[in-house]
Amino acid sequence: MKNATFEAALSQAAAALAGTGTRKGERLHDRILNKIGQSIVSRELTPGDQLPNAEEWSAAHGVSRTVLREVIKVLAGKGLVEARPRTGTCVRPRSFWNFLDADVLLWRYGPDTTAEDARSLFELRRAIEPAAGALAAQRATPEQIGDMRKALEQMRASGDDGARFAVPDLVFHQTLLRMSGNELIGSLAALTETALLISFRLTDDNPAGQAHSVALHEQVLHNILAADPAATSAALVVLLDLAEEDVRRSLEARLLGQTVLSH
Amino acid sequence: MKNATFEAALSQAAAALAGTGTRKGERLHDRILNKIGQSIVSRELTPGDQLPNAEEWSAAHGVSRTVLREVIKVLAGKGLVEARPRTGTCVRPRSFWNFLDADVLLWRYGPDTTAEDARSLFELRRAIEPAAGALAAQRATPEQIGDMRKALEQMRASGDDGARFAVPDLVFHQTLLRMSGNELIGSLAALTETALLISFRLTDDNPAGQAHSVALHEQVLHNILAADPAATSAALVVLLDLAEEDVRRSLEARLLGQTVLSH
DNA sequence: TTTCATTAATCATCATACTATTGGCACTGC
DNA sequence: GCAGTGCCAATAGTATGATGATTAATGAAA
Repeated sequence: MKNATFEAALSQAAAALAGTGTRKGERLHDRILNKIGQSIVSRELTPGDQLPNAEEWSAAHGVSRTVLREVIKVLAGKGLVEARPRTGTCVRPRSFWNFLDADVLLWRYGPDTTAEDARSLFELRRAIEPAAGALAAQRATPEQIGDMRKALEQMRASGDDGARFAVPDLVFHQTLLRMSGNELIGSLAALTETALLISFRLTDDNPAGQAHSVALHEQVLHNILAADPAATSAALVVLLDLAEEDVRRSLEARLLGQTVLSH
Repeated sequence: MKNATFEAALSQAAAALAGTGTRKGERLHDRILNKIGQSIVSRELTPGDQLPNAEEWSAAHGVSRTVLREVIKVLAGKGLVEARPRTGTCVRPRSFWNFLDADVLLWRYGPDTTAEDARSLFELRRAIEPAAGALAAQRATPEQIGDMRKALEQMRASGDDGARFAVPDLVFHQTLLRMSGNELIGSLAALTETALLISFRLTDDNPAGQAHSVALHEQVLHNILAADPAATSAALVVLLDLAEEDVRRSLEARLLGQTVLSH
């Protein structure tokens, strides 16, 4: 039971990385939630205008009002919609949406990703992870260090198999966030997960080789063990630069491929 | 209608700063949501153990099962609980909670705040706001600059009236986040709001004088106008250091006051 | 034109019935 | 004694009809 959190994180990661496929036991509620959530985030439903009234809308989706109401309440909790009597339910302006919510992130960065999207993810990661690393160098617990070590081992063992590499990579970064000892920072795990999900999807058909990446990750742990905040931050900046560059290259390659194909 | 977003932000800010008081038209749903959310976050209900079944529990709160179910679904959407047939509903481990959600933040940092709590808020702000400032120096739109200017004017006009100062202060920082042109960063507005709410509550009975603070804020805008990312970041670091120092001092003073009183 | 009561549309809430899922238990067969 | 199997009951999930509360829009009256 020592590494229960580690195993939980891994299984969670695996499930997330498995893709959008229907998770076992996906309830009706979740199906509709994802459906409507996605249609809002993907701009099918634009902010400002009313949604159909609950009666018709639930019928349109083939579910009861109960289910639809619960979905609307959850969406309201994430800032996407607002329901008022007489006026009906409407989509709120984008600035109210909680993009850091795991579901919203998935809807936003789900199907296909542009270079612009990737940029915004990395801008935030570049602000967070170096700061988290600096705190980690001062606060990491032995258990967390064990978790990170294990993740590194699995990364090494993965060779150039992108699919095997992805999960321990994610665990590494999530462990880093937890090491900061700051729950608020820990809640940004979903962000990292989304970024890695995108990286994984893109580099899947365009493997870049992870040997260099592993060395950089090892450098991070090394600096944490040395309790050197500045060096840990610096190592993470280098790591993120590389990761973003990889994603950028993959996006270009993919775009080029499409252009070639369309000729 | 030019500054619609600005006015919206201000009214929103005012409502938030007005305190926890019953907002007009607070629905039953919200009352129960806050009640249960708070009792989870404040550790009255500890992670792992089951919640009463929906039937009894709704009766205990004097509401129908429908309302309670909607509340549970929303809490599940924020990562606080998980519901499964047969097993019932249970509180999830803290690491799953989305602390960056506006409601969760309010529950977490609501009633009274320790120095530890304030620290975690400022750790994250210190990672985010300088980064946002650097981006703002490259991307701020004329309209956003106008908003920030207006906020500064109101701050100047407030003198040492803490209550009048708070709202434009909040608007200033939220505008800064929006200037980054990154929606993910914009979603951290709730974080800033919570931090300022705490500052406001503490410094209310221990006014520190805001003249110096205004000068620092002006410096930030000056650097944004000069399109100087590094200088903007640096100015924000100074600003945050001062703000955190103020909070720390206020907490100490308050603690000391209590000690004296208890004699 | 302004004011203000009326109205109708919509969400909010409740109560109840039925379905689906699943952990645990008893029973079976070896 | 043990493993496997199938049934049972507790619980959340879903559906539906009725009623209350809120408020934008309407239109009559001042």
